[in-house]
Amino acid sequence: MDWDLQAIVGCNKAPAATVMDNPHLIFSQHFCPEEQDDLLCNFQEFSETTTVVDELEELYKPSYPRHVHDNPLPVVANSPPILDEKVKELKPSDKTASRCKKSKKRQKNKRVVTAADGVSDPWAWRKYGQKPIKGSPYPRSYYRCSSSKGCLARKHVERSHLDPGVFIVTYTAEHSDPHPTCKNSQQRKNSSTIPLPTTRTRDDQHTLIPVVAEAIEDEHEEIKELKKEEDFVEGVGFQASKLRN
DNA sequence: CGACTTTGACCTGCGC
DNA sequence: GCGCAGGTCAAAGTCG
Repeated sequence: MDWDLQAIVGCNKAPAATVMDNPHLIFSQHFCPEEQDDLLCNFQEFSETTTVVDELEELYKPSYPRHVHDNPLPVVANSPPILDEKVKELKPSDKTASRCKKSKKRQKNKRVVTAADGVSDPWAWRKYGQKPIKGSPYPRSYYRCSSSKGCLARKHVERSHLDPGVFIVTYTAEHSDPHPTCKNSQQRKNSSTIPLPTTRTRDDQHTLIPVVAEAIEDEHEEIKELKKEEDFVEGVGFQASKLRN
């Protein structure tokens, strides 16, 4: 199956409004009809229980240390605005202190949705490492396929420093097992099994960063176009209601 | 108890 | 040869 770049940017970007708003449309664009039912089934379960993007936001915080308690509004070079917002939200107060303790405890007991799950595909992935990457405030996580023994497939997941809402997934080597069914993936208790489209490279050790940056630019253009259209529609609607009155 | 994550240590390739 | 950066290993801890 060919995964197009539009898919990864569109579906892994926060907020993933398009897929949330209309999963039928998105799945029909990227999957064959027989797969769509399974996907929609998984999606419904997923959308009720998980906010994957939020989980990813949490997982892929900048790896640089940030002393929230020492400095009310820490400033880190290249820190994306979205994270500064998060830091503001995390700013401690007397009222929230006890709540923080509770949530910390809950977080400890909670099995996190892994990046492999969040930027997910139907295979089971096992994390085997994480590394800070030079030039990027976000660490890169390393996963190997655990769907079958001896499968050599691996993937790296990292957050784009150009657009923190984008998660770059790089696949290495091929799966030894055929495309697993949703049933198989549902056997994993703690995984969100929605197989959102992710990018895949056939070439080993192929990085996607420049391509993704280009895609982000394209998407910004697209957003501008959509905004124009939206303004136009709003204008028409306004004039129509004016006429009605 | 098995499957999983975390994380420091280790290995390897590359540029100087 | 040395240092750096990226990739992997493996022990320890967590979770259901």
